[in-house]
Amino acid sequence: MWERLQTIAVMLDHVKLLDVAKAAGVSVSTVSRVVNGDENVRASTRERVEKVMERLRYHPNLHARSLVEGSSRILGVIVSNLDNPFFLDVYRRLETLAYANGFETLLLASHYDAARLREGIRSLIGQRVAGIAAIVSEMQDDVLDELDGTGIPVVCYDFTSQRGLTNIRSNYGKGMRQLVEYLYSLGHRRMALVAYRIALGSTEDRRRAFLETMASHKAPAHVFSPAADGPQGGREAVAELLESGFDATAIICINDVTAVGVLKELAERRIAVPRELSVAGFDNIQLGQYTIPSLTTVNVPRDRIAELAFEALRKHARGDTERGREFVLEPDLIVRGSTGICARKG
Amino acid sequence: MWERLQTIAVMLDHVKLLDVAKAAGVSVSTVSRVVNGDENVRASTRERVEKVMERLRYHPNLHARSLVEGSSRILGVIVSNLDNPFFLDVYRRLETLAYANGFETLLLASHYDAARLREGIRSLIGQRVAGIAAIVSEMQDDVLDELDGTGIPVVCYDFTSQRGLTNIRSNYGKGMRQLVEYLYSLGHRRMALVAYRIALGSTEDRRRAFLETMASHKAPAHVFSPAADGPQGGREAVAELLESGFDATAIICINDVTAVGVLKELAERRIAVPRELSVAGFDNIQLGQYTIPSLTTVNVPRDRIAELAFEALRKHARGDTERGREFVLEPDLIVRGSTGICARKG
DNA sequence: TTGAAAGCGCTACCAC
DNA sequence: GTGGTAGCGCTTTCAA
Repeated sequence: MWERLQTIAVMLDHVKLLDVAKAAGVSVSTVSRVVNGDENVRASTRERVEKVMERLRYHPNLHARSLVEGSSRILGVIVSNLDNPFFLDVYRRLETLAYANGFETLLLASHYDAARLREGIRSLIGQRVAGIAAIVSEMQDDVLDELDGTGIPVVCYDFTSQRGLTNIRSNYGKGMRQLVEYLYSLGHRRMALVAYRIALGSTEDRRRAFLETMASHKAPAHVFSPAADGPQGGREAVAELLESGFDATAIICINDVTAVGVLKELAERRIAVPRELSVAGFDNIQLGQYTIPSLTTVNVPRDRIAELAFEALRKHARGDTERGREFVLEPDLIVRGSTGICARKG
Repeated sequence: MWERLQTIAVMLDHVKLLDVAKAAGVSVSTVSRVVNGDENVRASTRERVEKVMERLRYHPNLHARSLVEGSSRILGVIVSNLDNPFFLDVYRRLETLAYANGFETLLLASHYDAARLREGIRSLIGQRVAGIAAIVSEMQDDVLDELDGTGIPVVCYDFTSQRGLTNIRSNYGKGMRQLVEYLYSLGHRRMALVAYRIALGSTEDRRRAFLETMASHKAPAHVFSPAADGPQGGREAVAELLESGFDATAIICINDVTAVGVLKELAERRIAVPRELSVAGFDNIQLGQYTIPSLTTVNVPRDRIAELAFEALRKHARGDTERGREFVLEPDLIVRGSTGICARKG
């Protein structure tokens, strides 16, 4: 009867170390040793305890463990937007690296919202994560203030702050210049840039480089800013472009997902790419190999970003305090089928 | 001097309730009340405490809190594969719902690996999550054994077990039949199915329905199983198909991402879709609207899956124990431009 | 090789 | 309104 009640209690309330200890006739210390693979346990004892753990379906309470140990083996990753394969790719690589090194990963999406970003950071601090990788476009200095005295290693992407954090960034300007110069060399003189309406630090670089490079050639340039982002934005931008009377011979998209929409809209309007109009993207997402035609783009090395981020976090955690380092990644041009020689004259 | 040491200690070791209490000249109880928005605190006290919390950059230790409360406001979501937009879409919707209801979300990817799935489940149990949504193709009954006496609400996708868990599944067979019948009605008689080599429960349904429906029409059918999945698998399958001599007039892909590769390979080989060959996918991912031509597919209502999952978890958590319910979602055919009347005879 | 006991930081109950 | 204090389940000395 009593035993039965005990069983029920166990069923409801989670088995704990003490329950296992009692059932195995040892102390909690011993069970703890078994759980953590401590050598100093007699083989027979270990075996008995393991049996009981299995029978009782014991699962260590990770909160209790983390509370004692002061931190958890979890890496917090916070990204802006999971719709964009860019962020997803960085995360996936980070997850793989973390897993291979015995860490779990906690993914948060800020949805480009600074308030949610701050909330996310707070939560990660509250969970005493082993490190935070903030791969977001909307970082602000005051959000990082939160992290100040916490001792939690942090690495940012594309955000240079005063406080000397490790930062990884891509030389977007250079990538954009390469792309524009390449198109220029193909004879293109009038180009359009399609950029999502909401300005983010990282897209600003690209926009500026686009305009500057075009200006340096005294070539007419126009920026279209659809209200939507992603492929839908690309579609809208094409409509806008065609109505605008700006007779572009090449369209550069702020990212590849936008280019997908541009290609689609052009196909529907029976405008041949690249014969009548060249199209290029930015990021080099995998999908760019499968668009029709395949997409000329600028490669942003997302695996490398993840690897650098992970390494930086590990070093910080070990106390190899080389704070304030900045890693600059050089993008490179990927020429595929969506761009070609300009068929039209000046 | 001593104060300075204390400051340093605080900087390193994380500020806790007691630190705030001391600095504000109150007890931990009061600080706790402030943190948790308890009404019974004098306004002036509250303000003073809040000031100190801010100054000291206090962040509650969530592990300690969860330890006391017995569980965390975190929903564990475990999916097979983040490469596949299907899973990502379900997760995204789940995350949105969770967030709107004051939950955080913990995402785990099993990578189609049963061992990793089990590990993931263990970790979620260890973290005493408020619920688990297992949206995986590789679930096994013994993995769920782990969850047995834990009292953690669980919901599965596409996995009917003996133990009477809530399960959500899509009537894939019906969707596939609809698709095949539709193509048949267009005059197609010889069809190919492209399915990733590794059989999963959910793809098995589709394969079977494809073969059965074709058989019922006494129509020649062939299944191609590339070694790769995703778009690359689609490309490989087309090559295999063309070499095989099986003269299909329509290709059905096990999912939309595969179809993307099929469309690409056909475009490169100058085979017109749908004039020469019809192509269809399965899932209705967003990208299907942007392929060229846009993709005929079967809609699997991923938002609905997420919503049902979330609701089920909430009900379980509240003890509205309607265990063992199974929700069956009906897919529907989405006809777009990649399929058309069969131009070839017999 | 094993056990006892002191916390980890927090919540919640009970006093005042 | 506020403070004291007993745990939550675990790790980790220190003794035995």
